[in-house]
Amino acid sequence: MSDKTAATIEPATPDEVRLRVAPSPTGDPHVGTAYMAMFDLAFARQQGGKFVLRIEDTDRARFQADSEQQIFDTLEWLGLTWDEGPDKGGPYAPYRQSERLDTYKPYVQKLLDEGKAYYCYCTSERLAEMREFQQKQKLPTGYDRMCYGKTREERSKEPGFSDNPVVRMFVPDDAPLTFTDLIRGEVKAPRPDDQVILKADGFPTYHLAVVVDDHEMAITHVVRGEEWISSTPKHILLYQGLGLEPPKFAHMPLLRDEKKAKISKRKSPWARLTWFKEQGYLPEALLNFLALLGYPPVIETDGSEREVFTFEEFSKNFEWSKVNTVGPIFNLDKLNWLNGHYIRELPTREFATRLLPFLVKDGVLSEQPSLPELGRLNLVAEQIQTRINLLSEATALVAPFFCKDDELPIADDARSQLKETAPQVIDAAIEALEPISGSLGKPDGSDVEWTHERIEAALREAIVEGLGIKPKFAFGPLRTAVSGQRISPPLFESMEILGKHSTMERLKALRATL
RNA sequence: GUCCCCAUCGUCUAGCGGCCUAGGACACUGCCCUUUCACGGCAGCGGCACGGGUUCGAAUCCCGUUGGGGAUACCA
Repeated sequence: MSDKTAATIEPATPDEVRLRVAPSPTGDPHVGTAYMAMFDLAFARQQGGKFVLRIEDTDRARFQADSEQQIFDTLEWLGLTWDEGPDKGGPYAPYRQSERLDTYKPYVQKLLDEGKAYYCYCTSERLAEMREFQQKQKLPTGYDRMCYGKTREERSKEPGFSDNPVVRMFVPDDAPLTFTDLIRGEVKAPRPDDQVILKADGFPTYHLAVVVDDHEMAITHVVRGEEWISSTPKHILLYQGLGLEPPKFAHMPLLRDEKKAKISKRKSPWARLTWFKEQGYLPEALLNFLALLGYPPVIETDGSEREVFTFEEFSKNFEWSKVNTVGPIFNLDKLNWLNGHYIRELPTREFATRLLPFLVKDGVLSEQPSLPELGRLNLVAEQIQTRINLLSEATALVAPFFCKDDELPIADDARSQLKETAPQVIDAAIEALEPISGSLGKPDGSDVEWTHERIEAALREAIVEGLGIKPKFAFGPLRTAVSGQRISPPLFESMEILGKHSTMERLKALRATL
């Protein structure tokens, strides 16, 4: 491909829809990248086309080596899998711009030869001064074409000369300033100035690289953020200058923070894709939430709306014209609710499995939990499934079940809420539970006495009815003793899971401190 | 400064000239359920930025104002 000359470049004639996401490896992957990728993929899948991942690493100053791997990991985590990319290869390899440097040369040469681009020797200092002057004079900013039509020799006699030229595109007076957007319809865009297309370091700028690569990779639909609207005329001009057919454009609204500004990694932690994984968000919940930002809910046949839907459903009915043009504010409340919703929908075993990495990280379980530990985790998981919105919230609720009885911490707020009847209540509980056998029963599971039903019945009889204490105060002290916390999973089920021995130990332990 | 994009409850949105005294979801408030916390159920709060047109009729179409955002780089 790199030996192709500009003269032989043919307009792409794709027989399938091809979309790409083209992030820059400049740090933690941005949530906007996932947002774009999701819409790309939805449309590509619907049309039976291809989804391509391309790495735009032409900015050598901001390049970060580990960023590319993070892009792979996070997109994969979200299930936004690509058909072609740097790691997978494909018919249009290579998929890193830094590896395509030779590709751009003939294109630049063609533009230069045809007078559609020219060398510019201006120093950045001169350009800065020029821009400042233009702003002060209330003029539109843009390159003043000082170098246009001059030879190196001629230009070198003027001030602000640099020996290391860049290449600028020449924007004719009749450059088209409108284009059709898949989402917005006819869009007007600003008149471009003579943009740099080849930098002094020999790397193309984004504007040249994106046009050349999208063409060479036969991209049919360019989906990108609204921030690119103002650059689109430059790109269209480049396509025209090169004699290429431009792709279709879809400019997505920008995700915004609570201050309505474009969401940035600097100001919002959740601009970082890895943050969601760390916090215990489910990828399916994040995807659903992202889809809801700027796209209507599913409309059922009876006309009602449904906001919870799968990526497949989203993809199946996707239409560009339905994408909202308003930049949505990224509001965590709804995502948290959605995440809780997805957690509750999970089969309990699956839920427990997803909990595992968080419990290991928080030191509740070891890297290699035993079979009994995993069995207990399943039982506990069932009890906490409606009680958390984030996987990371499980630790506090699960920890007491994997704690040695004599090491159970009693939280201050749990202890301080104990009433003066607490010793009496605990004594009664110990007495009522003692006769219930802690035996595991027969191998088939029958004849087990230590069940939450039996436990509840015995405790109610002894404390609520026997001592005439209201349930709220009757069970509070027991909860504190068993979990060490003011808030816990259901008490009787917790006792059942802990078993008789642990339950009794914990009751006695707290009683001893009163 | 210049140019471009956008404008329905606090937030995400439905609405594409009459079905709107504007519907849903999240959040918030209250009630019910209840051994705590949740889940679940019920109810409530809350919006068409403003001003002109067009029209028999405007949240919906047009213009202006205001407001917000973005672009103005040898960053993407």
